[in-house]
Amino acid sequence: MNKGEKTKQKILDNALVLFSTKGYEATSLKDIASSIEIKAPSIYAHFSSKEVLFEKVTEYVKTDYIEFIRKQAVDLHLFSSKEMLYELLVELNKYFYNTDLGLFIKKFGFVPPEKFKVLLNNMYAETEREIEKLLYTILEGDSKERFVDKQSIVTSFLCILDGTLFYLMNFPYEEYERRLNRTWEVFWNGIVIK
Amino acid sequence: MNKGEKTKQKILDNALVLFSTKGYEATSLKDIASSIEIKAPSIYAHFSSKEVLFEKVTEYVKTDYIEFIRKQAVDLHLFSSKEMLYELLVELNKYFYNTDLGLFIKKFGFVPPEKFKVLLNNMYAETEREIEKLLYTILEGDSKERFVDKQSIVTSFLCILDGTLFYLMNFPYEEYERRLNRTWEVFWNGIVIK
DNA sequence: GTCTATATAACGATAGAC
DNA sequence: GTCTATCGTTATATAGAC
Repeated sequence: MNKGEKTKQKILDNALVLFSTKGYEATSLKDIASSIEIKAPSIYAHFSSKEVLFEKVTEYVKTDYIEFIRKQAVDLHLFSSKEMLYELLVELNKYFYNTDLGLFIKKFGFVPPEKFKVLLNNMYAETEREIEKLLYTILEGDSKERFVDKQSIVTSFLCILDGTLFYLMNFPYEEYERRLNRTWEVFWNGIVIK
Repeated sequence: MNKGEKTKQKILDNALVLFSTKGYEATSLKDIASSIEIKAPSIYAHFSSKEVLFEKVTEYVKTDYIEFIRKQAVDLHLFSSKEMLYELLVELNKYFYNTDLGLFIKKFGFVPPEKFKVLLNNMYAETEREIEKLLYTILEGDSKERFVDKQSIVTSFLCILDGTLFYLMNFPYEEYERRLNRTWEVFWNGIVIK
């Protein structure tokens, strides 16, 4: 990676963080530029406008997130379906907690600015499909448990993922963990047929 | 209500809608003013700054939402606990779907701008407490069903409320309904002890 | 590829007439 | 209480030197 590409990547990284914390409108190109110690007009050597920059950040985030989900399919194959579902929920939450990219998805994926609504809804839909595929694999690999229909499991899993993410972002970690585990128990209890 | 108060209320109403759809930064005082056919500086006769205006809108929304939740306690007392929980979930979703105030909570309650984070988190916490009280009343009024512990029910109810709200805002109504019902079934199945 | 200088527009907010 | 005129600031974006 040469110097130009390095700068471009630094712009993407810092734009990601600033957009996520301050919001799109509240983040100026000067904010982004000064965070990597260049001047605002230099950004235009790499991106043709602020809008395009935001779109490129979105692409970057989507690629990374989908890659992460696919990686889970490999990492999780050793456990029982119960353990796998729980681990998947926790790992997804961790991804959102630990990475700047998670913060971006949390901020813009759920309540997108009007300007980028189509773009961001497409991103969400794609990641949802990836998680759905992964859930199907987990559920089909289990012959011990009897489950309610798969569609209900996928839908409610995605639903509690959104809910726990909200807890993760807005409560101290301990409170989040308590809430995650309570919600998980109701979910697991709700999807198995006894 | 005299003319001055009427204008003040119109500013609040229109600011609510514009903030919710465009976001705080992307909404200018001129946008708000021209939507009620006055000029931007006239707003300062009613509110001392844009920040204060946003805070007043937040207060207005909180008051209305909490009143709505309390009203549910009266409206819902005729059904079984299963019907009441389901109706409550649906009614809360409807509130968010049908009113401008719901859009505001959806936009700013879940991912607040840094500037108003404390204010909005307090609003969320207060509404959460109200829903919790209501859930306790519903669950304690039932002697037929056996439930898992109440805390788990409250937490997972709030969790799926957040999740279904996301579905409501980002999918066509029919898809939302399908997802709501699937999630509800897993939830109910998960909180009763068979 | 980064800089300085600048164009152009919009913002929040104030002053003062009516 | 609403207006016009305006201040001071900041934004995105461009031009052109190096």
